[in-house]
Amino acid sequence: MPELPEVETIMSLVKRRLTNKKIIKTKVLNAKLRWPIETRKLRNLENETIKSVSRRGKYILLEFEIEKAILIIHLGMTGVISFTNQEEYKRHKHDHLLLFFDSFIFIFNDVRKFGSIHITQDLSEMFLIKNLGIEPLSKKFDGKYLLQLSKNKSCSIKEFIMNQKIVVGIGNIYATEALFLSKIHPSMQAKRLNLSKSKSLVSNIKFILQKAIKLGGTTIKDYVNAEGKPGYFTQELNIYQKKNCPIHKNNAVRNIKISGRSSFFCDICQKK
DNA sequence: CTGAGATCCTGTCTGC
DNA sequence: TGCAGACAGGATCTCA
Repeated sequence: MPELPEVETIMSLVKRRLTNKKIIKTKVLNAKLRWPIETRKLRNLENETIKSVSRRGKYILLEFEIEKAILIIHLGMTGVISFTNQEEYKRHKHDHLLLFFDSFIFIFNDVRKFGSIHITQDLSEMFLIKNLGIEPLSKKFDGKYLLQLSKNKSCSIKEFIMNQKIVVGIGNIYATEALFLSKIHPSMQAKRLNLSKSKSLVSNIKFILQKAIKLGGTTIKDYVNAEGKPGYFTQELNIYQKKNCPIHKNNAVRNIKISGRSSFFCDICQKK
């Protein structure tokens, strides 16, 4: 479900709730996620205080006051974080993890189990984190950077910008939208980028992500943030799941599969 | 090394 | 209504 703007939105809410809070108790209801939850490591975090909450790519990071303890949360496609009062908690199907705090409970729910929870001591060596590419909203992410890495890449430009080792946080929706704004065909080979296209793509990615963060992300089906609220970037979508191109209003939006993912584009606007 | 395709899992929607 | 099949904001793994 969640790409960078959704994870950023959720992270901000989690940060507000959990910073400087002490975990009283942990409870794993179902350890079977994309990777199994390491229940024993998790238990070591009981009676420990969360020092800071941040985001790296699509991962939410909770750092603790104790030396080098970091809880990593990935939401996969359908991960949802929510909070409830202790008395009001009613177990829902697919609740996997509960963190008990003084006056509330943190709940991690994930229908499809593509999400995961990890506890690590060394973030820079953690296998899911260490090979991640740069943040798209950082200064380092510019036209030159993207062009440089795209040389010799015969995969499609869409797969390229969704590759978390190149740049993090971009998933199917925002890749689709950014390519539309940049007038680039999603199945164009990455190596066919030139500097002006690369600059345009980078600036559109930044523009879309920033705007989507302001609007709390995009809700297609069931995304809600940690307060149960949807995202409002949905109404800003130009091409994702649309019938017709917003510019060439009589032209039907094409939908092709690129590495198994729906890829929407206008064949007049977007050329290889 | 690359790239294509399968795979993890559940729920919902479409078409026969 | 029933049921098969497609599809969904992700990402890794296997195999050629």
